[in-house]
Amino acid sequence: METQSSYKPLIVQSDMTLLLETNNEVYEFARDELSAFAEIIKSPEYIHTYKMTPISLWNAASAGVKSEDILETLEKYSKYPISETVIARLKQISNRYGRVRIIKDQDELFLETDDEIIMAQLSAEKTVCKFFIEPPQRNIVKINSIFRGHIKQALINIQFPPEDLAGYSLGERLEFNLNTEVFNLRDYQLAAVSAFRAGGRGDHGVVVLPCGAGKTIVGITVMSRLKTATLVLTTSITALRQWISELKSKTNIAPELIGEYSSEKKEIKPVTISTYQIISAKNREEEQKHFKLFSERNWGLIIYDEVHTLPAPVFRITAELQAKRRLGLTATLVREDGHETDVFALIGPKRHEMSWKVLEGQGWIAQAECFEIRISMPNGLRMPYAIAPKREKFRIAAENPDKNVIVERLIAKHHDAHILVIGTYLEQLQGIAQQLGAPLITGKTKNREREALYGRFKSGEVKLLVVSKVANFAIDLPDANVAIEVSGSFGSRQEEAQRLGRILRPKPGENKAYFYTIVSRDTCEEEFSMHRQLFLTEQGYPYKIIDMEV
DNA sequence: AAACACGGAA
DNA sequence: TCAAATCCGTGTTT
Repeated sequence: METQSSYKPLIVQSDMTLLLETNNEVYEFARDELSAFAEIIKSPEYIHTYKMTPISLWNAASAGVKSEDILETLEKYSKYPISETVIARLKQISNRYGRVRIIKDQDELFLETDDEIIMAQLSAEKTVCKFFIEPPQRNIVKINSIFRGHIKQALINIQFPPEDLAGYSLGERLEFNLNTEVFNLRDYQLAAVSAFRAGGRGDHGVVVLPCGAGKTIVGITVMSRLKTATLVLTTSITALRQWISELKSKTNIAPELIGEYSSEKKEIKPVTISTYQIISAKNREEEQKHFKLFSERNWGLIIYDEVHTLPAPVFRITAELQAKRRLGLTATLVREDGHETDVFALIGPKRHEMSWKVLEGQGWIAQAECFEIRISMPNGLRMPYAIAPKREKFRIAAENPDKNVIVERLIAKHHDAHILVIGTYLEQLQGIAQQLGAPLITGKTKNREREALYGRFKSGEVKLLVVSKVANFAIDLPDANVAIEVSGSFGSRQEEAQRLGRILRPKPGENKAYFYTIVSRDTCEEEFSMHRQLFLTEQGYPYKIIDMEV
């Protein structure tokens, strides 16, 4: 006999992991509610694993989600009673957020707690109390404003994430307006802007939006609300140019007030766009040279584009820029290097997140179906694969020549579509391009030729394009509705996000997109496919595995 | 000046 | 771990 509770999809374990059954009526609701305070760790077919981490719980806390709310959600979906350990840990971690606050009084910074005992605890921590200027008075202590970022990192390390209420330097005034006649702000973009402002407690933090959902628009709208000199940091020249062109078309800022600080130009204007690379100085000399970018103007806002890719040197600079408003934009908060706590400490908490699935439902991005196609290794390659050293195995599996046959089949199936074939290994891609009679774009392809090919693809003259890793970065890569991945690399979730984003822009007519990835069965490629699957599940995409024979 | 080629970095 | 791509700076050619 089944009891009522067996219909519930969730198991809450005492190590703070959550096991969620996908074959359940309320799975989707549970997934959406869990994502507010837990991170997904694993996502095979039937049971997905989430974890409540300090960062995920503090992000929730900063958004006003209380531990009682979380507990209520867990109880609603959990098969079994929640253990006392979990309840205690949940409360302990979640309630830590904001117990310590950074406040400002007449240009002096203070660390304030509501409890003398906490203050005593902080005073005993060397990593924290070294930033105290004076001995603490009951529950308040003066701190050095230069170390505002460093003290936040130190506090987070001892599990006391502070709420930063010290405010910001106003920054130089920049009068301008949005050209509202050229575009409409979508509801979720407006929601993101409001959440970032967070009624005076905000103006620092991260907005998570999928590729193609208009992150730039959110940034520009925040700028228009604050009307202050702004520095935008981007990952690539292409992104930099994109920002400039969006600023020119969507605002009435005079073009001569918009500057580019890159290898080519060294302009510093009231709105300046730069790259992370140029400020990630390698030596003292260069550091001095580019430091004027930060000191020459009184910036009121710094925007970090693709905040999940911030290189370490930028964290260092950001730690010293805590008196500036900071907006981080990203499609995924996950970092491969585990620097999430630095993002939390130095940029700020997650203020707004919109899942791909929801945007898809509203028609802002295309509906996507994802397939993983598994094929065998050809007999002739089994032995070489088996005896190859570990490092070569991946390449042998990735370059499985039988993949080409599958590519041809898929192309035949989608004969009217705009198709991108994406891969990592140049030799393999050359082979495929030749076999299909399709043009190939790699890093070596001259910019002119690239643009010409993109143009012909956009116009529909060319319907099939083979591309290497250039696809990960190029923003000007044209729209396609079918993508076939023949070799991924190292299972980076970010990379997957970029690639999928390529094909997710809304399409006229059917508004559907297909993403295929071809994997050699029983090889190390399968491991990497787990990562990919994880990412797609995180975003709410169904992922179908298909076994095929050549 | 702009366009390109090359080596280093991460 | 892997491969391949990027950007930056410098130097050379158009």
